[in-house]
Amino acid sequence: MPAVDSPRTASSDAIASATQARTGIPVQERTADESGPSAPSPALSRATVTDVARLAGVSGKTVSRVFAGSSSVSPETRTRVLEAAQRLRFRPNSLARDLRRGGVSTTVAFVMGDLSNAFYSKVAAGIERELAEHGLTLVIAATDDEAAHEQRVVGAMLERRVRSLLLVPIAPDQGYLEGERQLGTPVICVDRPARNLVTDSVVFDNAAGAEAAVRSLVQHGHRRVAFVGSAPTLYTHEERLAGYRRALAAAGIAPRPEYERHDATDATEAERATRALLALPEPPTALLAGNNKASVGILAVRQGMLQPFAFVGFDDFDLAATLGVSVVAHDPGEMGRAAVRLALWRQDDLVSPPRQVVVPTWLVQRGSGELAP
Amino acid sequence: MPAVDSPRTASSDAIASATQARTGIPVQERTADESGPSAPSPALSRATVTDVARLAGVSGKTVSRVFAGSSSVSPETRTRVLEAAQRLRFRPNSLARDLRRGGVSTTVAFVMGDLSNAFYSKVAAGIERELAEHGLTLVIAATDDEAAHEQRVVGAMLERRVRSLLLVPIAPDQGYLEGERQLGTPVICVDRPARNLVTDSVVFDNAAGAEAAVRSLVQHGHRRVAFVGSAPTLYTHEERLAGYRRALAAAGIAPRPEYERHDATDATEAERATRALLALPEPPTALLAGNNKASVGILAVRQGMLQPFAFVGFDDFDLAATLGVSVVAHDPGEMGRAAVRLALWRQDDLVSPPRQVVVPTWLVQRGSGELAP
DNA sequence: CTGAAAGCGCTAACAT
DNA sequence: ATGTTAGCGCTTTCAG
Repeated sequence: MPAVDSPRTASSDAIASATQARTGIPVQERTADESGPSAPSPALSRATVTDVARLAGVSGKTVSRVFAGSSSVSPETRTRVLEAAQRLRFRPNSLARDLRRGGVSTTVAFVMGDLSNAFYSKVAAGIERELAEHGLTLVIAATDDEAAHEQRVVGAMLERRVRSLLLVPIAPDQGYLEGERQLGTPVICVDRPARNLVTDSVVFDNAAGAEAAVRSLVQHGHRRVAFVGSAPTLYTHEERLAGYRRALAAAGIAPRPEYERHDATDATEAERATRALLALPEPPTALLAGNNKASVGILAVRQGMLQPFAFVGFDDFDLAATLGVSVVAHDPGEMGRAAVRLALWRQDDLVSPPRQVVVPTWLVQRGSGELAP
Repeated sequence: MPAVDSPRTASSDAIASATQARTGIPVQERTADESGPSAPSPALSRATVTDVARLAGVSGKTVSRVFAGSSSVSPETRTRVLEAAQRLRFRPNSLARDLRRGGVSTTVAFVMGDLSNAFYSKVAAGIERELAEHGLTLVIAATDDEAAHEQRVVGAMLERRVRSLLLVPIAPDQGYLEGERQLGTPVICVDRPARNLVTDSVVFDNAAGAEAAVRSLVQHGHRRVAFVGSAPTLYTHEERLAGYRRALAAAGIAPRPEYERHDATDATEAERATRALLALPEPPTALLAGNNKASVGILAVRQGMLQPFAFVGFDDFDLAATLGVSVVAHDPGEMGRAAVRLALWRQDDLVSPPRQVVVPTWLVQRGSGELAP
């Protein structure tokens, strides 16, 4: 059904062609005909503290003091140094500073699956903000949610001597990080706890969210409630499933294994799982999505139905309000901020027992969410 | 309409309370009762090349060679070094390496508005992937789309001696970066060109996308087509508007200023703008969204209508296919990758004139997009 | 308040 | 194939 119409004609070049190969679409390039100052000039060299010191007629240490904001510099000297620095376009080299200061940089690493996943990028946004408030910089690396990539990617971050490591664990075992902890690099696990490693972590209250959703559905008269989730071994899935079961048990409803789907790993699979549920002899009258991808798949099915089933999503999304979909909401950005706070705290207390911060989830009820059965 | 139901009870602590203050929701914390190896032990010290060299009975330089993958090391020596390194849990310090190698790190900075914006995070995802393929690391900083923040944030990145700077410009003037270019740090502007600075850039073919969309609407019989865009001074908005006008002109349709909205800065404003358009004496029969936030606002209006208007969005979104919405699509990840390729190329050619890579946009037509008027 | 010397951890440039 | 020397740019002693 979707038709593609390419609005442009081609042109060529190594960089553009790479894009073209990837997208299958002609890429053009505009070369500046003539724009003000012409060709860039070759590289000069960067000024160092010594250069500034020489020009200002002081010692290197004094320049250092000025840029460190030390108070023990006379106002005149400070002015002179700053002028010299400006003239030379001096910019302190934080690599050198960090090295001298003991080999720990002012960066914090966040290692997660893939930034194109909205959940991870929202967590990253929270991390970035909280770090910025503390004068720290975020470095990001992706594992592509591949267990086999984790150790290498994490290793690269540790070589950068990051001040702490915020990790969404994906490998079956994080024991390889034990040494780092001992060396004083805080490791904070995000969204799910580590395995074989004693660490602090930040997780959502997944079970409570699922429980609240199911409780609400039951209160609206539903007795046949299904759960559409992803990989059964995934921590979040387990927790949400546990909450779902707990709510049913509390309502005196017997569990039905055929109502629990663990195969909705993406929207397409979720759609398939949903159709399978609806094709059961006794189909569910209400569905709980185990994650946001499942929501998309479920909605794809529900959109076309005359008599739509009740549905609660997990993880809020842009059009949920417009479509009147109830969801278990949470705040990924807050999870990121909490992770940073935990890291900063741990920095100064290497001996306290591990902590797990649980970030709340809550039910957002909307118009057509819990339709009566 | 939305009701909030907090599934959890409280507990307290500095870190958790911060979350609580922010979310207004009680946060709990689980302290590990007893989990395997108990309290973390105090920090030891990190092994250096010298330590490894001593244990392996070689010189520091040899250790360095082994870790640099140099071929001029005998297999036996290499093994001995690697064993010693493993025993000491040695991890090369890339701060020191980068410093020694000339003060340029193996990181690339991406400075954009805000990672919680899906567009930016998708660009970031593309950047991260392309960098990873070249053994480079991504450092990210946000300007919050505040012009006043740009220079400070960029400055912090430059102090890190990033190998190049990928920037979504927001300040009215990037002239302050002229010095960096001369010093050999590639500056690549992303999504919009710089002002007062000669640099390479990557942009979308915004005008062509808008033009194709309007052309399609016109072909479906629409003569009254409106444009719902955001800030009039924004480069992308200008380009898209230009394409919209061009398509109308090509069809011999006179422009109507009242059909051009420049105030849809977010979904709510877009909704308002849409309602205003529909309330005109001669309302448009088709709408083109200028960006993804506008799409959300427009859809909110259209969802409730019996006789929906035709609508083409700008920027594809998760539920577009499900909802049958036509869109001008583009690939933000590809934009990120192109930016990295441009940066790497510029690295080795500081003298070529600036280049602008134009990444394609294309029209994706879906079921209910261009309804007849 | 300021400076001289030493060195963070690593790797170019020479040796050998 | 391996070692020695020196020094990247900065900041920490420790003096003045």
